[in-house]
Amino acid sequence: MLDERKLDVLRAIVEDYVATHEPVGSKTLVDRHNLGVSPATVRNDMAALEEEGYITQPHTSAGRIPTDAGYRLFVDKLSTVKTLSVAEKKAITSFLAGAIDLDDVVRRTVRLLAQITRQVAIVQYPSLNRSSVRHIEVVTMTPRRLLLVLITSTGRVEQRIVEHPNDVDEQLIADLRSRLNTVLAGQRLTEATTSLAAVPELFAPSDRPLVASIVTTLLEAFTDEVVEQRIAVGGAANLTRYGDDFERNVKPVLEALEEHVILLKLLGEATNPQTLTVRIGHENPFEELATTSVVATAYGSKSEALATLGIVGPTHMDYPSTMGAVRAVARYVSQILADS
Amino acid sequence: MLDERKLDVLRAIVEDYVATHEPVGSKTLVDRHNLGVSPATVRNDMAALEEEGYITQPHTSAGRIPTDAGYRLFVDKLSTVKTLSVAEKKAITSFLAGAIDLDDVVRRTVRLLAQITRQVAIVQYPSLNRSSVRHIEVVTMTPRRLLLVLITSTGRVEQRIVEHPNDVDEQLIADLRSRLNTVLAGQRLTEATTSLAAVPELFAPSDRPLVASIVTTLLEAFTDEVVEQRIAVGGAANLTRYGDDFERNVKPVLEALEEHVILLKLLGEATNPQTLTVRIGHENPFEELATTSVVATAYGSKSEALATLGIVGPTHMDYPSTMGAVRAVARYVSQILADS
DNA sequence: GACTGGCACTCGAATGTTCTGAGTGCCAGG
DNA sequence: CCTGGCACTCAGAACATTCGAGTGCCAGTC
Repeated sequence: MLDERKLDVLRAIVEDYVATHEPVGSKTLVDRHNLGVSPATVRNDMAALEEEGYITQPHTSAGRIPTDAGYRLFVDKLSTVKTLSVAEKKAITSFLAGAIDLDDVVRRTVRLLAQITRQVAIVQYPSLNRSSVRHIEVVTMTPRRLLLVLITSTGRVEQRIVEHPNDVDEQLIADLRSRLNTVLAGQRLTEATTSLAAVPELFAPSDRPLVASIVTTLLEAFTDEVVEQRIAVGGAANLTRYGDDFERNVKPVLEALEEHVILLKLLGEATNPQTLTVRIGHENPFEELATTSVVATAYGSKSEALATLGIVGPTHMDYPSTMGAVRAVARYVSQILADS
Repeated sequence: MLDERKLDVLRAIVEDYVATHEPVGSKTLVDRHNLGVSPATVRNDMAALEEEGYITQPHTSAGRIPTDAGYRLFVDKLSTVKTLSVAEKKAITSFLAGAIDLDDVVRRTVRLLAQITRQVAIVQYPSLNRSSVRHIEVVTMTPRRLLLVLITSTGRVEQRIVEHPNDVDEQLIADLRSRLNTVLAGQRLTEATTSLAAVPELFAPSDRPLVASIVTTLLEAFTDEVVEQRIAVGGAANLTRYGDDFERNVKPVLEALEEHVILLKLLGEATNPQTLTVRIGHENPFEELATTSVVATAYGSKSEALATLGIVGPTHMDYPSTMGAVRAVARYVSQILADS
C-alpha cells in the first residue's frame, strides 16, 4: 500500500511541518526536498497518505499536516535518533559534574534537559524503593525530640522528627544508632521494612515504646508515597514559543505541571534505561494533553532503573533531536549517579 | 487638589477594573458603586485624576484604567489589607501542619500561597546565614569517601561528599565528629566559619590534611551562594487566567520564573516579617516585568527574618486580598518553623 | 461654586464584503 | 506510472461600514 516514495513524502511532510509549523503543500514540498517527482505526483501520494490516516488537511484549500499516526510512523520507521555533537556531550558532562549533591544533580538535570530540548523537562527523583540504606543517623535535638536522618545509596537524604514524652537517654540513642545501622546497612528499603520490625525486640522492654515509635517513623519514611513521587520540573519558559496557540499548547501543559501525580503518570513506567518511550498526542493518558507528546526514558544502572526523566512538548516537535537529547542526558545522569 | 470624592472615584475605578479587567467608564461606575453623583460629575473627577497621573485612557473612546501611580495610591491610602476568614485560616494551619520536614514545609507553603492568591507564588528557603548549627554528622561511605551532613536550626539539611586519597581511620572520624559538634553546636553559620578555622589545630599534624579538606568543604557549604539562594516556585498554572494578554502577562513571568536570581531580586530585601512590600509595575527592577506587581514579606521570628516569600501577578490584581493572604501565610509558616 | 443634563464628537471593535492565491482533485496525454 | 494543465475551493487579508460606549464641554439649575 505504501511504497518507498510515499514514505519519503511522509517523512518530508513531518520534517517540513516540524520546521515551519505550517501546513505543507505539494509544491513547497517538492521545492524544499528533492523528491525527484512533480507536485502532481506528490499530490497523489498525499491523497493516499491521507486515506491511510497519516496526514490530514486543516481545511480544504490548505496543505497537509501529520496526524498522530503520521508522527508515530515517522518515529518508528522513518527516522533515527539523532546523536549529540561532541561539544554538546562535553557540555552535559561538565555541567552535571559540578553538582554538589543529589538534589543538585536533579535540578541541574532538569535545567539541562530543558535547555537542550527547548521543551518542558521533568525529572523524577531516584526511587526510594529501589535504593538501599547507606546510613541512619539519630540526632538528639532536645531531650525529647529526635531527628532521624536516612541516607540512601543514591544520595537521597530523608529526615524525620520524632517526639517522645519523656527525656531520652543518650546512651540508648547511641545503642539504637549502631543497631539500626548494623541491621539495615546495605539493605534495600523494601527488604529493610521487614528487618526493621524485629529491632524493638533487641531492646529492654522499658525502652521499647521509644524504639517502636522511631521504627514506625522510619517505616513511614521508607514507604511514603509523597516522598516516593518527588519530581522536578523546569523549562516552562519554553512554552512561550507556542504562544500563538495558547489554549492548545500552553494552558494544558502549565496546568499539568502543577499536578505532579499527572506528570508521573505521564512519564509512564519506563523501567528500562535502554529504551525511549514516546507517547504521541492521543496516545497519552490525558485528554487535555492530546496535542502534546512525551519523550521519556529511565535512568539508573543498566540493569535497573532508578527513576524516569523526560520532556513534554507539542506533537510537532523535532523527535530525532529530542529523543537523542533525552537519551543522552539519561545516560550521563546515570553515570554521575553511579560514580557517587 | 484631590478631595475625598475624587479618591472615592479612584478607589471605585481600581476595584472595578480589578474585577472586570476592562476600562471603566463614568456611567458604569455610577451604576455599580453608589457614589451619589451623576456620571458627568464623575467625568470631571476622572479628568482631574488623569491630570494627576493616577488613571489613563487606553484610547479616546474608552473608559479609564489605573496607572501604576493609581494603584500605588490605592494600596497606600485607599485600601486596607483584607484579613482571611476563619475557615481559610484553619485551612492554612491544617495544611501546613501536615508537613514532614523543612522541604515539605516550603513546598506546601508555595502550593498554599499559589492556591489562595491564585497567583504565582515564590518562597525562599530559610537562609543559612541566619540559622545556626544543630548537628554535624560525618558518615563513612567507603574508606576513602566521607559524607558530611549539616543540620541547621531551621531544619535544613545540607550534605557534601569529601574524597580522600588514603583510607580514613574510623577513630579519627569519631573524634572529628565530636569536636566539630562541640565547637560548632548552636553557633550561627556566620560565626561558625571563624570557629571552624581553628579546628585543624586540634589534631595531630598527620591528620591535618584530611581535617582541613573537611573543614574547607564545610565552609563552602556554610557560605555557598547557590545553596543560599534556593527558592521554590508554584502556581504557574494561574497564569493561564491571563491567556488573553499572553505577551504582556504570561511570557515575561514564565521567563522570570526560570531565573531564580531574578526572582530573588524581585522578592527584594524585605527583612521585617511585620511589613508587606508591594512593588507595582515599573517600580520593580525588571523592565520586562513592568506589567507585573510583586507582593512580598519576610517570614521567621518576630525579631528576625529567615527568608522571604511572596507572589507575582499582573498589576491589576486584588491587592487587599492578596496582601492579606501573603501576610497570613507568612505568619503561619513562621509559627510552624518556630515550633519545630 | 458645585453639580447635572444635554449634545456633538471620537474611535475601537464588531460586522460585512470582496479579493487573492495557495493548494487541491482530476483528467488526458506522454 | 508520471506529469502538465485546469477548474474549483476556501481561509485569510484588505477594506468599508456601522454601532455604541465613552468622552469633553457648556449652559442651566440648586
